Amino acid sequence: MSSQIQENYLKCIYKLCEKYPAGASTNAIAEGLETKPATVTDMLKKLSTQKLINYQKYQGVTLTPKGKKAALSIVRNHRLWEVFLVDKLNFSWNEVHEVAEQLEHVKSEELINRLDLFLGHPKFDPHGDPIPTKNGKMENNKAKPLQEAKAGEKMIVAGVLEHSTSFLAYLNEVKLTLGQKVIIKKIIEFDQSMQLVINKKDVLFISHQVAKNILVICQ
Amino acid sequence: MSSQIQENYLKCIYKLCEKYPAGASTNAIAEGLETKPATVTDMLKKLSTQKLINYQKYQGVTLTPKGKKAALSIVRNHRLWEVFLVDKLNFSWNEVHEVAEQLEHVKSEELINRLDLFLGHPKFDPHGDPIPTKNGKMENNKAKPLQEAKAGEKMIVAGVLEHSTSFLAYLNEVKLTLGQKVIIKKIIEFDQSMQLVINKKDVLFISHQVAKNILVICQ
DNA sequence: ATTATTTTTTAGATGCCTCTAAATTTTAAT
DNA sequence: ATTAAAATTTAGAGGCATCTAAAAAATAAT
Repeated sequence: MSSQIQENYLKCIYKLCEKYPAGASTNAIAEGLETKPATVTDMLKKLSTQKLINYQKYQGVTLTPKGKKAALSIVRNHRLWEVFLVDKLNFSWNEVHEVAEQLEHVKSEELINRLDLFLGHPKFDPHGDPIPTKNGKMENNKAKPLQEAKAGEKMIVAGVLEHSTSFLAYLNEVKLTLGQKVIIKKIIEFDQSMQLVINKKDVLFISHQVAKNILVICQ
Repeated sequence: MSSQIQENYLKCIYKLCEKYPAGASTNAIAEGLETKPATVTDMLKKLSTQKLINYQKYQGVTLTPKGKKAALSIVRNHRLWEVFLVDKLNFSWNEVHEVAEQLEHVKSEELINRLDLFLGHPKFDPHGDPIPTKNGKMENNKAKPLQEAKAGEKMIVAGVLEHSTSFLAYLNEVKLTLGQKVIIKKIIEFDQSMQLVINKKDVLFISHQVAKNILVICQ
């Protein structure tokens, strides 16, 4: 098994490769982990010996299937813990990252599967990032605020950015609940308010303020 | 801040000092942490420099106030996480130790205080061990199975050893809930069944099987 | 009181992750 | 195509926690 530190390297490389599929550079990894390039080089050699990364001197690195699996597992842990912290412990979504950075390294498959069940198998974390499944599958789009959708688009509610009880109660009332299918019918230019269609028939008007705080993914 | 490893030393020393107040021996610590005495000696020096323990060569060690505070904090974390694992994630109480050993080292006061609130400020963990408060105060008796109480004693329900839903439903029905005050009126010698008084008036009969699975502390 | 046994400590070494400083390779600029 | 700049790697060392083997101190046994 990899150490916590190695796991952080894998996670960092994973994220860099999402952005730059050609591979992660030594400097970029060093910056991401707040360490020195020389340190990174040393670690890349170790990860390479363990067949977790594809590494050739002076070339960027990519993850092997084994490394990707490990990285996705950490990402899954991280995002599930974030959901726990926000949904159950009432942290606000911008406070949770640091704590989740620690929790993600707790090693127990049973734990994470039970946590997943306890949380109701969420598909997105509080920042709108998709949560990989046990088998490493993941929605490939980050959820975005509803305000960024365009007229005519069909979306699914995936999360919220505001967690006050009054806001959540409102969403519940108007049936904008997790998984709800929504069609953007019209966007009023004047105040950016939106006219939605829910369940293919019900029409709903929401303010820009509300749209900003709902996360959606493409249907 | 202390590392995870140092925290484990402090926790181990704390537990040994509970048993043997004179101090923990190098060998006992080594056994508790599954390491070698020589390794322990090295670490004792470091902990001593940090004023976490009272250490003199060849003498047993005890915790300084600072060390005790740190140890109690870890114990608090550990036991709260155990409650979480059992109460919320439905682990059985004998499966949780290993996972809690990892979770206890996550550093965030905010996290542990919110967890405590989420769990309803439990006073005992699933094994019946008392949970220290934020300020390091703790019930000084381990909760014991109700079967071990004697006729005439006044006790308070502190936990259970059996977590099946049928058992918990039964306890709920007969009002043997957490914090319930109970007087042991009579113990039937033949089958060890018990006659209890609840709320100073209601009389309740419970089997030995039930009494074995309820944890109580002295009132 | 000596000797034998057990406990504890020191000495010296290893693995992991980190660093700085210097050397090497790649990339960009002229 | 050379040179300058940037990125990357090597070399050598340090901190932390660990180990084995050997020495020293404390405890128990005669």
